[in-house]
Amino acid sequence: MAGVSKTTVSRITSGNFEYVTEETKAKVLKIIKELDYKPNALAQSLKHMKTNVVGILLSNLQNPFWATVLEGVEDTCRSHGYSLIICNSNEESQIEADHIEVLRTKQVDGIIVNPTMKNKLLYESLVNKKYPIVAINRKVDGVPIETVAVDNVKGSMLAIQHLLSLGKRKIAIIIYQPDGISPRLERIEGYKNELINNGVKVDDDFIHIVEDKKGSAKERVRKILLDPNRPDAIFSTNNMMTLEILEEIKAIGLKVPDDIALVGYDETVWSQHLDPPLTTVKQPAYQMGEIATESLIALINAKGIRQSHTTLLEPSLIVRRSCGSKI
Amino acid sequence: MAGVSKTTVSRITSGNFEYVTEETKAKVLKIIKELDYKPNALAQSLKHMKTNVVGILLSNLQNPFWATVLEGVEDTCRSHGYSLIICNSNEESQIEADHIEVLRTKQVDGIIVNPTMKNKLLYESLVNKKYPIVAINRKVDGVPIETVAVDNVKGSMLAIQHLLSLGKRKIAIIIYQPDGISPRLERIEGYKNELINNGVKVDDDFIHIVEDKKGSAKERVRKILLDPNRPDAIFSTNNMMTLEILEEIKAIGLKVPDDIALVGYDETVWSQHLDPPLTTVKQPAYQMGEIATESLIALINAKGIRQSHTTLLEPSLIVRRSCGSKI
DNA sequence: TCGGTTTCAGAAACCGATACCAGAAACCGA
DNA sequence: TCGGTTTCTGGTATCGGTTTCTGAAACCGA
Repeated sequence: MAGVSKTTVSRITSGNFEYVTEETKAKVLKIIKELDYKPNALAQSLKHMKTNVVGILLSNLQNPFWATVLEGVEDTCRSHGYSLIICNSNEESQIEADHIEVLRTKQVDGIIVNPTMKNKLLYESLVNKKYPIVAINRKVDGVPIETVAVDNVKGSMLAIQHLLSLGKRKIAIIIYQPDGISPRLERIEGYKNELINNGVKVDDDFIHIVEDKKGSAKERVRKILLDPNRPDAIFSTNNMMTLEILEEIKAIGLKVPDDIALVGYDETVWSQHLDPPLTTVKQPAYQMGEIATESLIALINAKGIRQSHTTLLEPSLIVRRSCGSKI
Repeated sequence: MAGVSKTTVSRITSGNFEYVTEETKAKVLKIIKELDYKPNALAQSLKHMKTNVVGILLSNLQNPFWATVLEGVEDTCRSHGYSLIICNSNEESQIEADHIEVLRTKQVDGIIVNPTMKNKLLYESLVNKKYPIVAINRKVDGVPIETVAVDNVKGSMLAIQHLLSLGKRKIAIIIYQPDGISPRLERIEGYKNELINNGVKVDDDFIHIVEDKKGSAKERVRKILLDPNRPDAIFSTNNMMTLEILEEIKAIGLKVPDDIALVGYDETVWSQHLDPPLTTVKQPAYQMGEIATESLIALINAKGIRQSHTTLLEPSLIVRRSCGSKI
């Protein structure tokens, strides 16, 4: 159209003005503007073997914890010029594997994954192939994969410590089936640790493992509350679970914190407005997203060759009235 | 590697076994498996002029309303074999325009956008170029763009009707600056409509337009509550805003609903657990995501040539105790 | 046995860019 | 004026696939 070769156009669009006359440059730029011409990123990516796209695999967008993580990831991607493909595994390993395959054929430069833990061989083979991949939130035992997670033993201990300090001794924990998922295992570990550290006997009847699906916590908490040996505190290890528990406590006609104390895991903007305002373990979600993305990009730039490393972030406790604290 | 041409391999990977011996096929499939070979989607897309990727532009991932919309979009994309690139405009027009440009150069097959409304010319030019694009949640006046939205006049009227039925007459509305954004304009319209329909005079002092940023509603609500002519009900037109309002009402020491009634816009899983349980206008968020995606894919399949159409979904009212209803 | 059809497989063009190399024109010093 | 360098531009291969075309071999009926 401008009567020049595509080589010349390429030199101009790529900002490499080396050896191009001002005159030709102006002529071509004018036509570029007229046509609203944009280079095809697909062709560029094919040539450069780089897409500037990363993928993220999450399990639950509804949980504000993940929405916040995602925001950290998105912001960091943007500031580094990456686009983000988001995939929802719904905690199902087959969907996770499918998504990873699609992302790889789409040649994304790297993947951040909240692993379901049921595809360990897959994660391992990716790491071995020097494919940039970062695990977020969950540690994958035995696989040398770059990881960004929060110290869940610590988080759990903070919650239990708080309950103990308020005189609670019959502390129940409700948690989804661990299934090898590190945060869940660690939260149970922290729960036991802190009880033992304080000379309180761990009573297995107070450890409630429920199915990881909507409504299962609600059902279980009903039994817990109607049991003659009712606990004086419940440690709820998940955001969404906490709502079910609250609902059931109210349905039965009990009061938090007078009849039973409650600590939740994951701070949200709603926590302070619940009835009663909820004491929670807060995790640095946005920061986790940021760090995971930075790690991934570093891994991409290192072409996957980099000593794998685990970053462990610190949780904190937000004290409100749901445990009976006078603050 | 298999000693055959790439043509033959292509025939096999694309499932077009026409005129390929069982023998060669088996040989090639074996090697494909050994190498864990996956065709490069970039090259396929370049050839086919189709990426099977769509982009979505949102303004706020933290708001569960959008998280739910996103889930509807993601699920629908997945079931149609599309991947989803997510972009956050943060309600800024320049970022929105930048994202749209990147998405286009990345050759995404179509875009779903919650438009900031400050790039009308851009939306229009895309529609004119037959580029598949769907507006979600907000109507773009004067641009023939495919749109999926909720009836906000109706939503507003439901809320006000409820307050009126409970005897409230001094009803304040707090809303972010409309700036030409249809849901905001419509919510004000619905507010006025319903008051007028019921013979209640519209008092402009009760219409509170605040800046669209964190904390602005909080500041304003303080003034409202301390005013001698304090309203007996507040209609909060945004999820996040509602939390600020609740916080400030409590800070001042007033009670909901005894001292003042409150209706919120957008139902969330938290609404029923707030103190008090919140009456809200519920929007079919997931469905909106689904429909928008279906529309976009239809548009893609029609190569952008299709009569633009607006789908209007129905909101509903979830009655709880925050307005004094005895239910 | 021969011509025609069918079956199989590869060569080449193409998608839209970039990179490398080659060649022409301008420039410059001897 | 001439050879050598510098400046500018284009041709061609390439990324990794798909598609179209072409040709060889096998098959088949007369």
